[in-house]
Amino acid sequence: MDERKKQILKAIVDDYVETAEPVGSKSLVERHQLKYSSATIRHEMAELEEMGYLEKPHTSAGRMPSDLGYRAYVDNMLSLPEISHKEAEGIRDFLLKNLDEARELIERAAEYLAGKTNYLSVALSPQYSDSSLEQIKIMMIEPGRAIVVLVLSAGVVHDRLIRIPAMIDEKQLSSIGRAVERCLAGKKLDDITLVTISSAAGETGLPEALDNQVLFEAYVAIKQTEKIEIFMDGRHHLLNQPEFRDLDRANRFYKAVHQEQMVAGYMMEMKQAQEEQLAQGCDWDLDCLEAVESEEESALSVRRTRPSYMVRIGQEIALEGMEDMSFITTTYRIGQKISGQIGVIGPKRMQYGKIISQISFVNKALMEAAGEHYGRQDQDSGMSGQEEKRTEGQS
Amino acid sequence: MDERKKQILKAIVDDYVETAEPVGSKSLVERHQLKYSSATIRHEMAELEEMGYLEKPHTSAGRMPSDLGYRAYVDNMLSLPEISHKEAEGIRDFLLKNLDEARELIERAAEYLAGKTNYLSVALSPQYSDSSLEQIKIMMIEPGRAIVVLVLSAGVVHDRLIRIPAMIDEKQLSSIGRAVERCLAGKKLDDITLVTISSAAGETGLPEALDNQVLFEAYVAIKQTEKIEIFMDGRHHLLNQPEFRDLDRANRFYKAVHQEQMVAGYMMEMKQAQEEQLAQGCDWDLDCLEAVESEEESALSVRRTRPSYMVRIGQEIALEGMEDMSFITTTYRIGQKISGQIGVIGPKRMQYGKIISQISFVNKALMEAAGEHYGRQDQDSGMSGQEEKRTEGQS
DNA sequence: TATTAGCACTCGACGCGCTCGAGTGCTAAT
DNA sequence: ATTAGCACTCGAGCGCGTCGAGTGCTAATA
Repeated sequence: MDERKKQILKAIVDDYVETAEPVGSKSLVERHQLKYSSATIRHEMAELEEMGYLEKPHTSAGRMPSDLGYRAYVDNMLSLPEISHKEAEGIRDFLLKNLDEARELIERAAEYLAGKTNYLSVALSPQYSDSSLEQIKIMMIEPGRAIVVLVLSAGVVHDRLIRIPAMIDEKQLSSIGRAVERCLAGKKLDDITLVTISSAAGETGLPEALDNQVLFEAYVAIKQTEKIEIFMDGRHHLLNQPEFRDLDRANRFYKAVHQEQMVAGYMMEMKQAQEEQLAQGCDWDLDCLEAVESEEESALSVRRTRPSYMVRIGQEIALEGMEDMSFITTTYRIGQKISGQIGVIGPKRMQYGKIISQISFVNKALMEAAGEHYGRQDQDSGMSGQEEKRTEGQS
Repeated sequence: MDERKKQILKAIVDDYVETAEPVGSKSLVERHQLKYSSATIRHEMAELEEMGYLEKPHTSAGRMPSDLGYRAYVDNMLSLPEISHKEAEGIRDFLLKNLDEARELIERAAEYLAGKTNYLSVALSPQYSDSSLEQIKIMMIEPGRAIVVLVLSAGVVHDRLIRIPAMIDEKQLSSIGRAVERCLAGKKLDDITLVTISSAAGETGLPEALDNQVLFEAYVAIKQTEKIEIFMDGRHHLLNQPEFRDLDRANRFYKAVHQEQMVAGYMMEMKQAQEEQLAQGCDWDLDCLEAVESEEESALSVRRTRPSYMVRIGQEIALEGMEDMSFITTTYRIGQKISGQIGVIGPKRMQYGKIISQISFVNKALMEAAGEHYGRQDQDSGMSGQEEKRTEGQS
């Protein structure tokens, strides 16, 4: 694809993104002060169409980008605007002000992203499978009930209420607790199984069946930690999109969005795909090989750093009902082992550059904030003393 | 309003609810085998319109119910269908199967309700302000961090991670913990203030400033407990409603729904209103005085039991963007002191009888399930032995 | 007096044909 | 290789007539 075609394709995408109307050769020349006549542009457009980058809704209409066109745009002609300093200030406050629980942090990141982009934001809670268990404490609440507190590497704390046999007393419980800790401490969550944990039985002098009941509950508590939550915000924004004038479409889409587990699964798949790409050390535009046949200008590609986001466009999204959308995600990390996903779903006709900038930015801010909140000294956190500011107002 | 008018109004509401089209005199006679001619019905309809129960979209169109019409329908001509036994079985399972945290219970109730009604369901987490603190434990996690575990009356457990001065050791911490418990145990959450709690300072031998820092965090943890969460499900169902053919309407509505705090606040207001009504011991149709002028047939009213649900119709809903909807809520209770709200938002053109039945039913099931889950022996719970069934499957 | 048959009238929905204009592709000239 | 010119396409928008389900009113009837 020669330079002029690129320029034209970019112009078409830009216009179409803005107006949501098929763009014609004449208006394109006008709006972009191209130094060719509309007839020439028409020629080029016809070729771009043949190559698969453009589509026409009907014979005498203007062109709009195809999935492949968007793909090429995203891979080759993206410009990522800088985020202003003012905004950078704002988000930090937004994320950390009056922050209570860790889960709220990711929730807020999603909220912020939805507000900024005016699209639907989606975030997955951190995935802990790779991190290891540092402490486990079991504490009696009253006969028959106890609370399990887990401390993971990177200082993340989880807990869960469990039922225990009523005849177990506080002493016995804490001795089970110590036994469990001894046998599991340092293990990766993934590696903890019912078998591993049951080797901690037999310390209380109680029948093993009772021990095992507690151990089982502790096990469930640990596994519970690996459960992934999904947060969404900004569903309502998409209703404003002209593509959703068509209510059937909107319906299908929102039904898809309602399948939260599906969406979460798909996001993890995207993460996976991203990691594989990274592992292969391949060129950053691997996933658009079809689009870029020419190797000669890869000089330009090489200069760019590998993007840390992942874009799925239209049909590329393997989720029923999302064929008309684009899905951009990025992976956030807390410490070495813990990671999650945050992203945005919007119409294919999306301001990719702006949105990707924002996602990347929110991602960065989220990671910093997590550092401060979960934070420990051994983390990268830039915390200045341990009294973090917290305003007094409570609801 | 005479019997015939009632019958006609009921018929019109029923038809309109079903078809979403203005209903005319002729089709009304046909569909309901009324023993009057369409001319007579037209007469009555004209009068009903004059009285404010009906509206016409334009001169030559059929009638549709006004807010007042719906109000009268709900207050005077509602029939609540029974819930089938099969369904009753299903919901219990749905609520309790693989249940992990308490918050998930209410979430599931909302989910179930949305699925059954095909409307938007809304639920508020339990409000604990009236319940009292039974235990409070502070447990060290690592230097600088601790976890506060609160046990409320009715056996509800909450906890929260806090930061503490790094120089406080385990012993000192638990002595602060005991002091706090001594000074707060049995107190109503509402009555606990920073002043109350700070009287527990000075037991560790540490400078009071350090004590106070921990106490403040404990205080925040307690207040945190009173925070109300809101759960919604089934937003997408409403897009299917013909009233949302009009995208502007849909937009305004979904924007309103997005203001979750507003919705939550309004639900609490509805709860308040309901309780006041109850307290006054007034007739159940107090809130529709305008609609019912005649006193003579109040015999019928008296025979009915006071409804435990609250219905707000159209303009009655004081939330910007919800003027075209109806909002039905009911209050669930856990133990004596703890209560929350669960309800449904749908179009005014709603199958009131069916929906109210379902809400009441889900409410009942939710209360039973809560009894079992939070449950204690001193509660009403019907638990048979303490091993509740829990399937092994974990994600 | 309450009910009804009859009738003129209203108004939105629908289908038809027309024009308009922004778009196209093709061809021939530069 | 580029462009001016031209015939063609097709959706959007508008006006118009028809159709039918609805109305209100009036006069006749039980």
